[in-house]
Amino acid sequence: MFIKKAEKAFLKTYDSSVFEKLSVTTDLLVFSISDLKTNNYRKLSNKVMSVFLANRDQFPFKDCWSLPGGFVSPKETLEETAKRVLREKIHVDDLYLEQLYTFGEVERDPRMRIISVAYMALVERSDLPYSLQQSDNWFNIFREDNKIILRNEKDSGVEFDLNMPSVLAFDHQEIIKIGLERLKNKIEYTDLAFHLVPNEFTLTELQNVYESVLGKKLLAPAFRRSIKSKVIPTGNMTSGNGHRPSELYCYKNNEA
Amino acid sequence: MFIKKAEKAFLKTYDSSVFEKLSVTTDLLVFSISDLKTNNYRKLSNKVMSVFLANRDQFPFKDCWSLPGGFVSPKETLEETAKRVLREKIHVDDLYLEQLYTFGEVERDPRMRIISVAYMALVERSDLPYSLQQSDNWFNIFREDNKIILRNEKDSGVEFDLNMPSVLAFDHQEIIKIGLERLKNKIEYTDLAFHLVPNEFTLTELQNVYESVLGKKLLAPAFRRSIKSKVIPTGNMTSGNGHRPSELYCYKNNEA
DNA sequence: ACAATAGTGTCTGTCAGACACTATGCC
DNA sequence: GGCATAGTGTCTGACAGACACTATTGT
Repeated sequence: MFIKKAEKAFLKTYDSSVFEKLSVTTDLLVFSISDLKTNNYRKLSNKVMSVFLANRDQFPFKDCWSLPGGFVSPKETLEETAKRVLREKIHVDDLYLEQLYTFGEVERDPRMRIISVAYMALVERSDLPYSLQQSDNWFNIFREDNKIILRNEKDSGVEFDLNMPSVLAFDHQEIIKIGLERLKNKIEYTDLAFHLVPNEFTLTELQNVYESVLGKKLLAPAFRRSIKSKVIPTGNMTSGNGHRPSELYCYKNNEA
Repeated sequence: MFIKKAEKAFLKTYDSSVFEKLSVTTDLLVFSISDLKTNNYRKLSNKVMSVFLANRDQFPFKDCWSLPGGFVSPKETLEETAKRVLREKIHVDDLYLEQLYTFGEVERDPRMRIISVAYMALVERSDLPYSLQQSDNWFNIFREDNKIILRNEKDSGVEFDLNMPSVLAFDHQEIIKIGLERLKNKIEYTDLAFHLVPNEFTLTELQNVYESVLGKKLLAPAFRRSIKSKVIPTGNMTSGNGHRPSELYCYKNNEA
């Protein structure tokens, strides 16, 4: 107990400025799935991954697209900051959220030294307020060869090749690349895909989500076999699609 | 170009203290494999994972065991800080190093708000200076049931159950747990195990490393099949072990 | 009728788990 | 000799890739 007392005394007089402090921010990588409508009444819509970007209205990188983010305040955990940014900028609560990686290059921000802790969030589009579903902040993600192309969902003229240097603000294109990789890896051995579909979904929709995250086609019988243990049939059917109806399933949470 | 000029002007007058800054540290989780000698001359030594802990000589948590760490200085990247800590505290350079996770609970340090970016490093024991091979900083890691026990290699009386609250300084036992999980996952789909063995090793040694990381026994034929493509036989053999000699292999880097 | 998707059956090759077996050096 | 390990052969069952096939709707 002598130690405890001495420690208290130590803490009382501790000068927290011995080591220089740094600015810390949280950047948010919000992914969702977009429906790309087709003009053939029979065809299903294509599903594409998309990421939410904010157009910066102030320096630095004014008018550039960037990930939404915010400074970590001294009284907030990192995750609280991430959730606050989601609330303030995307007006949404209770998303799937995971810490992605921490970026600490010395010159990554021209203003000053800033450490950024990146978080990745997944949303089902229809869970968002209507204005955000329709906003021009969503960029569809296309992969051709080794390229990664971001194309604005509302204005297909606004397009970025993530392999080109500095098309987004700060090191945010690097963060997006790392997030895509993380998602690609984790979707195979976790149930993370279910955060990207509505409560009820067809197995083909779910398969399309896997395909757009993995960037490759899957075979339906194999996919159905592998996913069977994770879903429950609801008995409800789709209709009005110009082809055979399909059954709707929901996620079977194996924890419960 | 007008923007560029305006941005320069903005940066010149930017006040970096608008948002309150925080202290940032890097903590290092250094894992290696220990040989537990047996008293039977025929038997091979058991291999156990171990972690390097430092005994704190100052407040807070004076006399507690903790992960080695250091403050991130404004001119250093996070990885540079991690490498500096390795040099200063473990006197070693050029280890396998990867960022693990960033810890940002508000009260994790009693002095003040500190964000800690944890890095995980892997060492082969014989690559260390002799004094560090023999130091009393290594704790062997034993898993029984769901317990995780750390036992000091030099003094088996010093033992901690990581599931008990606050047996190590700060949130360092949480960091160790997360690191063990990461290692367990990554050893299956990466070549990370080779950082824990000498340049030349027998397949049984390698298998023991996998077993102690995974915490379970493997079948030799299956292990050999799965590892075959990653190693090259050197032609050298072990001897003097009281049983059949075994061939030494080295890592086959598939990049080159 | 037919386009498009839903959904199932089944063959095949690969590969991990399992176990048996042989080989070898040191006391 | 016999202990302890090294190293291989092979059977089996699970399962992914592949493909063929049937079923069902809206126009």
